[in-house]
Amino acid sequence: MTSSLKPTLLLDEQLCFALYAASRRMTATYRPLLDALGLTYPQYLVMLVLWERDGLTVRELGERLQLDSGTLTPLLKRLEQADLVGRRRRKSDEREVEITLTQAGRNLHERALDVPRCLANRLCMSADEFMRLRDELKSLAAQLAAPTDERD
Amino acid sequence: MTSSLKPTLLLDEQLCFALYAASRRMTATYRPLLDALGLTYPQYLVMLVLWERDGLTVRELGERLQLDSGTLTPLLKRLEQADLVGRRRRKSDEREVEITLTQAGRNLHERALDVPRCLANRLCMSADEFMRLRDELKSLAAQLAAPTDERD
DNA sequence: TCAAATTTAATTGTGCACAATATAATTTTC
DNA sequence: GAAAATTATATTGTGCACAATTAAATTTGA
Repeated sequence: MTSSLKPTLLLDEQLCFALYAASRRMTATYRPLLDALGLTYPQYLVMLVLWERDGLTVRELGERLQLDSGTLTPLLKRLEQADLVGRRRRKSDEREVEITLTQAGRNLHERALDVPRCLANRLCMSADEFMRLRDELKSLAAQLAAPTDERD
Repeated sequence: MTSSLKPTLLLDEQLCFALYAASRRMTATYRPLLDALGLTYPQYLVMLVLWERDGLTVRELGERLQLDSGTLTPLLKRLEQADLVGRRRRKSDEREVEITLTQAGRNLHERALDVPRCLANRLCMSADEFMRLRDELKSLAAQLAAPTDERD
C-alpha cells in the first residue's frame, strides 16, 4: 500500500523548502561560471532562449521563461548595455519589442558551451537520473500551473 | 548500460531551468494561501523554523534556511513590524540578536496548519513520490554545496 | 468609422537574494 | 591586559520576481 501524506509544518519535511533551497544552491553553483561570461543566471536563461531562436519579442521570451515584462524589461536593458542584445519596436506591430543578438551576443554562445559541461561534472549523476529528475520537476511545475479545479 | 550525459544549451533539456521554474511556480502556488496569513514565502519559512524552536539567533536562522543577514535582517524587521516576532540582543553575547515569537506569532501557527494540507491537495502525488522527490532535491543541494574537490 | 476592448511594454513599488563592506562585541595571543 | 583576530549583525548596492498601474498601438464591433 501507499502511505498517505501527513502534512506537517516541519521544515525538513517540506518539499517546497527542498525545492527552494536546491534552486538557490543551483544558481549559486552557476554564479562563478557565469561571472566569467559577464552574465547573471536569469540573463543566461534569456541568452539560452535567444541562442536557440533569435529575434523573439519580449512577450515570447516571457512565455518561454515564465517571466513578465517587469522582470524582463530591465534585464534586457542591462543586456543591451552590455552590448549582447539589441531592442527595437517591430514595424509590423509597434507594441512589440524585438530582441536580437548582437555579434558579441552570438560570439558568447561558444564560450557558454563549457557551462553545462562543468555543471554535469559537479552533479555526479547518471544521464538517466538527470533526465528523470528534470522531467519530474517539469511535471510538478505543470501540475501547479494547471487551473485549480480541485475541491478542497 | 547508462547513457552518458551530453551537455547542451537547449533550455528544455536543462535541469537548472526545470528547478528554477518549479521553484517559482511553487512559491506562486503558496502566495494566495500565505497572503491570507499576511506572510510572504520566505517569511513563512522563518516562521516554520521558529514554530519548531523559538528563540534562535539570526545566525541560527540563517544556517537553517541558508540565508545571510543581508536577507534576514530586513525580513525580520518586517516580521517585527507585523508584531509576529521580537528581536533583542542577547545579554550573554551582545553580538547575537535573538528572535522570539510574539503571542500573535504563536497564534498564527494554528492557522498555518491548513497550508501544507492545501498544497498536498494540489500536488496529486503519493506520499512516496513526494518524499522521494524531496529527498532527491535535498541530496542534489547537498552535492552542490559540497566543496568542489573535483578535477575539471 | 470610430469608440470600446484588447494587447504589449514599460513603469512603479515591495520584497527578497546576495556580495561587499562596516561596525561592534568577543575571544585569542602574546 | 592590550593588540590582533574572529564573530555576529547591520548596511549598502545590484539585480531579480512579481503585482498593479500606465500608456500606446492594434483589433473589434456596432
